[in-house]
Amino acid sequence: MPAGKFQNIYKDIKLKIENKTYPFGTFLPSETQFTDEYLCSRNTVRRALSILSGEGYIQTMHGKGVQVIYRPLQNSTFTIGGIETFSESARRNHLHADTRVIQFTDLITDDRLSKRTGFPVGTPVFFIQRIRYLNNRPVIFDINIFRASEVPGLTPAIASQSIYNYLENDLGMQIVTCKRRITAEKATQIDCKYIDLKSYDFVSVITGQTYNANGVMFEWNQSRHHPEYFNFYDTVTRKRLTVTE
Amino acid sequence: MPAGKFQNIYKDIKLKIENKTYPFGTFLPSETQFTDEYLCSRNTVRRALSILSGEGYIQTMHGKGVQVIYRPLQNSTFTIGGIETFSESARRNHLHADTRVIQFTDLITDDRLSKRTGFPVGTPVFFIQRIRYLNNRPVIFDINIFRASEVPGLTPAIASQSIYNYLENDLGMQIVTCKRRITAEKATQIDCKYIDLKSYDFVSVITGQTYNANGVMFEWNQSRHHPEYFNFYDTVTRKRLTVTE
DNA sequence: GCCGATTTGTCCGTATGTATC
DNA sequence: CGATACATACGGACAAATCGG
Repeated sequence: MPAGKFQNIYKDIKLKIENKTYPFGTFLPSETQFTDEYLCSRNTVRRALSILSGEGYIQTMHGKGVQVIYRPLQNSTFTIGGIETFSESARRNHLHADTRVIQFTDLITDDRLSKRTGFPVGTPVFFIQRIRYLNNRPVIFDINIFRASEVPGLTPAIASQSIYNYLENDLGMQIVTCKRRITAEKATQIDCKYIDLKSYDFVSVITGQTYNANGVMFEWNQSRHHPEYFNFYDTVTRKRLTVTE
Repeated sequence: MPAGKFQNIYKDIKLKIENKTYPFGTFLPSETQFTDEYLCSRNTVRRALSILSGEGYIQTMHGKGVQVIYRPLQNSTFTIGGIETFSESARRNHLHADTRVIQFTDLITDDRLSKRTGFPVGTPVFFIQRIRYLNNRPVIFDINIFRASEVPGLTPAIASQSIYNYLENDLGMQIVTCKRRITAEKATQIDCKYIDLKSYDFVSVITGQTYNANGVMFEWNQSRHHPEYFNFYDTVTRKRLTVTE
C-alpha cells in the first residue's frame, strides 16, 4: 500500500478529531509540535492540515493556531458527499442497500443523446437504468451511460452489484474527476413508477460527468432521489483570491 | 494588496484556460516550463495547479502531464458554486437582481431556535427574512440569522443591499468557512406567499452555517429557491494533491 | 523487454514574512 | 518589544509513471 506519509498523518488527526481527542472548538497542537510527534517536516504536516481544512474539519488562523470546527451530524437521512458509491453511502448511513437492474442495452449515441450527455455522435455506449433500495424501499432511480470502449466486459450481473468496484478493482481504472449538478425536478411518470414517492411529486436530481485518469469522459449519469433520502453536503473555504472585484 | 505569487500564477493560467489559450483536452506546459515562464520554484507552480485541479479546470496525470478538462457551461439558469453573494451570482448569470426585506428583528435564541441553528440558548441574534428578485420575479426566499455580537451596526437598509459586502468591507470581517446542506422540500404556505412558484409545489433549499476567521459560527442561513432558478455545481477529485506549502 | 529522458508525486531543510499575544 | 504560530517561497533529492527508441 503506497500510502503517502501525509495521508497517514491526515487520517490520524482526522480520527482524533472525530473521536474527540481534539474536541470541537479547541486548538490543535502547533505545526512544529506535529513535526515532532510525526517525525516529519513542517510541510508534510501542513499538507495534512490543508486537506482537513478543505473538508471543513479545521480552520487555520494566522498567528493564533488551528481550531477544530468539526461537529458530527446527528441527521439520520441519507447523506451524500465526495465521490462515494451507493453502497458506501448506505453503509455509512447504516442502511440496508439493494440494487435492481431494469435496463441494460447497447446504444449508439445519436444527436439527441449527444446533446444531453456530451458524448460525440456515433459513440457506442452502455445504457443502464437501475433502482436503488434502502431498507427494501425503492428510493433512487439511477441512469448510467458508459462509453463502451472504456468499460469492456460490463454485464448486467456486475451492474446489479457495484459498477465502480468493477471499474476500479477489476479493470484497474482510476476514477479521478467528477463534475456534478444538483437540481430538483417534477417527478416524471417513470419516477413515479419506480420510486416509492408516497405523497411527493418531485425528485432531487444529481447529474454528473466522470473523467478517468486518461482525461476522457467515460460516464454520464443521473440519480433521481426520493426527497427524504437526499442530503447533499458541501464545505467551502473562501480563499481571498480576487478581493479587488 | 499582498497577493501571493502563486495566486497570480493561478489567475493567469485560469484565464488562459477560459479564453482557450489552453484549449479543452490539450496538455499544459510542464511544471518545469512554467517555472521558467513565471520565474519561480516548482512548488509554487504546483500550488497554483492544485487549486485549478480542485476547481475542476485541470487534471494531472502522473508521468504524462496536466490536461485541461474545463468546459464553459452554456446553461442559462441561475447557477451556484463556491461562496458567492446573491448579487455576484446574478451578475455572473446576466440577470437583474433586487432584494426586499420583509422581516428584521432582534431575538434571543430559545430552545427551539437553538436546536434548529446551533446557536446556544440565550444568544442575541438578528432575524432577517428577505425576498430575492431576478428580472423582477420573486424566486428566492432567504432567512438569515446572525449572532448579534459579531455584526454590530447591521440595519434593514444594509440588508436590502448586500450584507456580506458590509461585513467584509466595512467591518473588515473575513468569512472563511461555510458548511452547507442541499435538499428539496415541499413548499410551505410562506414559500407560496412570497415566491412566484407558478405550477411548482416544492422548493430547493440550501441550509448553511458560516464561520468567521475567529472560528465562531456567526450565521445560520437558509435559501429557499424556485426550482427553475436553482443549479448547484460541484467538482470532486478523488486524488488529493493539495500542495499547501 | 530494457533503458533513458521526461513528467508528475512525495518529502525535506531552510529562510523570510506577517499576524497574534 | 520578543516569542509563538501560521503563510509564502525556494531549491534539492528521490520515487514512480509514461513514452519513445
